[in-house]
Amino acid sequence: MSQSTQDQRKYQILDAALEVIVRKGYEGSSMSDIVKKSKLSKGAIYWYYSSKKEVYLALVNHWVHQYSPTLNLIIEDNQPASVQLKGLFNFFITQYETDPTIFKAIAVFWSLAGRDNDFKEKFDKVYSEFFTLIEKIIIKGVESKEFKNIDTKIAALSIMVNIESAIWFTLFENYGISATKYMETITDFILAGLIK
Amino acid sequence: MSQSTQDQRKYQILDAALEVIVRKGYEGSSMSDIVKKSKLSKGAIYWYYSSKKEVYLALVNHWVHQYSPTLNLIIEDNQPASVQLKGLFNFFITQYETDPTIFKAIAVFWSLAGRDNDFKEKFDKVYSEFFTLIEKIIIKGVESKEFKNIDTKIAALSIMVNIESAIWFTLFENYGISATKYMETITDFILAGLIK
DNA sequence: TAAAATAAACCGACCGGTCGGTCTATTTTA
DNA sequence: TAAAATAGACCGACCGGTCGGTTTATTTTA
Repeated sequence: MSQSTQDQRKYQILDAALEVIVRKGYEGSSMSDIVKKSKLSKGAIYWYYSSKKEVYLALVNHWVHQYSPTLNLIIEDNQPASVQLKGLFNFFITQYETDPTIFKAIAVFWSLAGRDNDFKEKFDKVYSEFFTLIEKIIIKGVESKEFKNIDTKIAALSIMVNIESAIWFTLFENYGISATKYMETITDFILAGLIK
Repeated sequence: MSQSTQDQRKYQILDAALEVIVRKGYEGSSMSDIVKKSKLSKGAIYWYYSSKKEVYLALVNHWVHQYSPTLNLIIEDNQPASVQLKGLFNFFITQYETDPTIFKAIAVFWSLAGRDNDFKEKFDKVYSEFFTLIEKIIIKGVESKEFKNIDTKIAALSIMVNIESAIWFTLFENYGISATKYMETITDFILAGLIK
């Protein structure tokens, strides 16, 4: 079997795993659930992954790899820091509108990271990269005098938190606020606080 | 057995349940875990609660009841809205410093609410009350001309999100930012954006 | 001593993971 | 080049063990 066909099988498994973990949680979901969703057999899944945990750990990478090209594009184009930040927010707003599933999954992995070290380490890596990316943009903005002379770490974390807050809307759509409008307003608010 | 002794037994069970759910998650934890931690028997726990789910649902109320007196105190004293908001933030910063366990539990319930309707409803109620409380403060601030004429719902949600962001620090203490310093800075930042 | 509370033995359902075996495609043999 | 051998991909029945919940027996309380 060719490499790409193998990859496709893996995607088939991971796509199923994503749906399953969102609907049933980590311990609450079984390999049989993934088997059913993926339309493969138990044997097939254990052929590609050695354990339930390995499937879900791979799922974290899976979605990070889906994001990183776009994120890198945002940094690499040579626009003002504020435009880049806005691009970042827009990307996640669009992502949320297209398919909020991943945000739901993040909530699951989140609570998982709190009690399982393997997941914590994986998450740590993913978020520290994301954090560094945001901080880079901010440092650039400060150096070019576009931004005020703020604490870049705190600003970066704050932006990360507010992006992640889209998770809220996967649960509560009913506070009379639309997710998109909220995110847009928050973006402007944060930028207003940053820009000189 | 007297009412208060019964209550104490319930607390004993819920305190154990809190520790257990944080360490093992919802489906990942068993009644036997709670039995062990609480130093009671299975029979005793099923005497007070009819199911595992009911124990954990009660746990949500348990912690809300611990918070609400303080929160009500904050609103009832007749201080400027900005002082009240600051009091709110301080309360949660102190809470986090004293014992971040509850923030970890919130992450678990969070992901649970995404897939279980009973937990979603419970959470919905809790958060909409909290949300209303914050919005009330903001409306007051707007009416007294202390705050700018902003969208009170968006502002309230934003404050709620930023309070909850303390959850981050239960996972990642290592971005070179102290939780307290971060929360204090964010408070000032938000207030600066609100105040005229 | 009746009712309330606790303890512990127990049950059927289900779980993660294993394993013997099948099917198909490619490679080796004669 | 036809037959035999090998290897990779895949299947699903099955196993040991755990789980949530029930039942039954015992102790404590009032």
